[in-house]
Amino acid sequence: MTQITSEKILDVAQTLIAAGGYNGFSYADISDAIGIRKASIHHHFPTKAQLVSVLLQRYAKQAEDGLKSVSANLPNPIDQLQAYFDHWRSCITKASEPFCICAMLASEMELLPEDVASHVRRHFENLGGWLASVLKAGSKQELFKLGGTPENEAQILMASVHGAMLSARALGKPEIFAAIIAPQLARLTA
Amino acid sequence: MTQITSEKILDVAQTLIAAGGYNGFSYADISDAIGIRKASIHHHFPTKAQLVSVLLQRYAKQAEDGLKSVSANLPNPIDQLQAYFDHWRSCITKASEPFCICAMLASEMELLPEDVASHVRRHFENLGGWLASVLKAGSKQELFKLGGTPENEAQILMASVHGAMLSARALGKPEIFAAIIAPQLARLTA
DNA sequence: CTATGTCTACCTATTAGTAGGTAGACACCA
DNA sequence: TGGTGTCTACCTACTAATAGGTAGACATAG
Repeated sequence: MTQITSEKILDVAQTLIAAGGYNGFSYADISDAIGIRKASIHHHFPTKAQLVSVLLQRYAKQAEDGLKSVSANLPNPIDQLQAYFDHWRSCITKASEPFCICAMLASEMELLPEDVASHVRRHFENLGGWLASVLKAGSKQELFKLGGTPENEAQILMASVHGAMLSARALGKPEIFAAIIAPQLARLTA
Repeated sequence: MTQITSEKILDVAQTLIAAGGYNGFSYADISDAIGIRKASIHHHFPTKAQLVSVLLQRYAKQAEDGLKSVSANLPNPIDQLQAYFDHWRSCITKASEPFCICAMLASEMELLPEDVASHVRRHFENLGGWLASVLKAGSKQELFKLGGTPENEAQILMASVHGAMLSARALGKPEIFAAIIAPQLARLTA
């Protein structure tokens, strides 16, 4: 509990967005969650759009750091993909963060403030880029047998991950995430 | 314009949900779209939960009819899958219905009224069941080479479709839907 | 003294939903 | 044929609650 208030606000906002998206939470929800008045939240983040925008900057940095450390610590592209999948499998089965907030926001794309939307778009581009680079490296080492271009295979993997999150949530079965994702890696390494 | 009002309301609601989900539209939005007072919408659908619930019943019936007619008119399981994919590719590229409303609602699952949520869950079950039955039939005819059980492959296909919708929307590139989906069918028929 | 953070108290717009009434179509009965 | 009741569809006008956001007072720490 030594955490500073603005970070607590962002943490709560992230949880709330993962649960219900941009239009699914309010300043009052954050207020209730951390025991601070609505007005105090506005002191830290004047508008909702700014709050979410800052949250997405933090999220992008965390994602970048995470993917970088995966690339750095695991030399094998197979292990790199596995680590990425495992991250989400763990988040989902432990219900700690059952959904990627950028995937949540992507579904609301048409209603989002412009700069929130552009952060979301950038996240999809960055993640797609990282996956493509991992696939390309693994393909060069003949660890992967790609059906198409690395970029196209990356898009397929990313879509599978997001779709698997959705199915797990819709069916109320966290384990379905792994059931959908595991065969993807198996297919690439076959 | 010979359409009756309650159908018009449902049509507009479907479009609005496809755009922004359950919490992304209001009675006022519908009111604006069809030129009728808010109170008149309440006359047809007393509550928002009921409105969406009725919409999902209609949606389920349409989906069932659609899939049944696919099964009836196309004897070949490959063509059946292709027809399903083509349906969404066409909806997305023409921007006529750029997202499955059940996929939209699934992302908001945690905030939905109970009976709306159960309709959504049922849709995922039904669609998964249909895909599994198509895969099973095709597998028996040796048209498909399945990596796992028909049920598991069905889940993978469904997740790919939903994830592909999301990517197309997030990146603002409708054509990415087909780029993700086409290889799925290719893979199964290889 | 000033910067930072929190508070109370407010604002305006919008939310879902309600109360009560009107105009017209239809049926049935005298 | 005309009158009465009922139904559907819509309306104006309202409510309580919630949305995002603001103004200004107060406390406290450097």
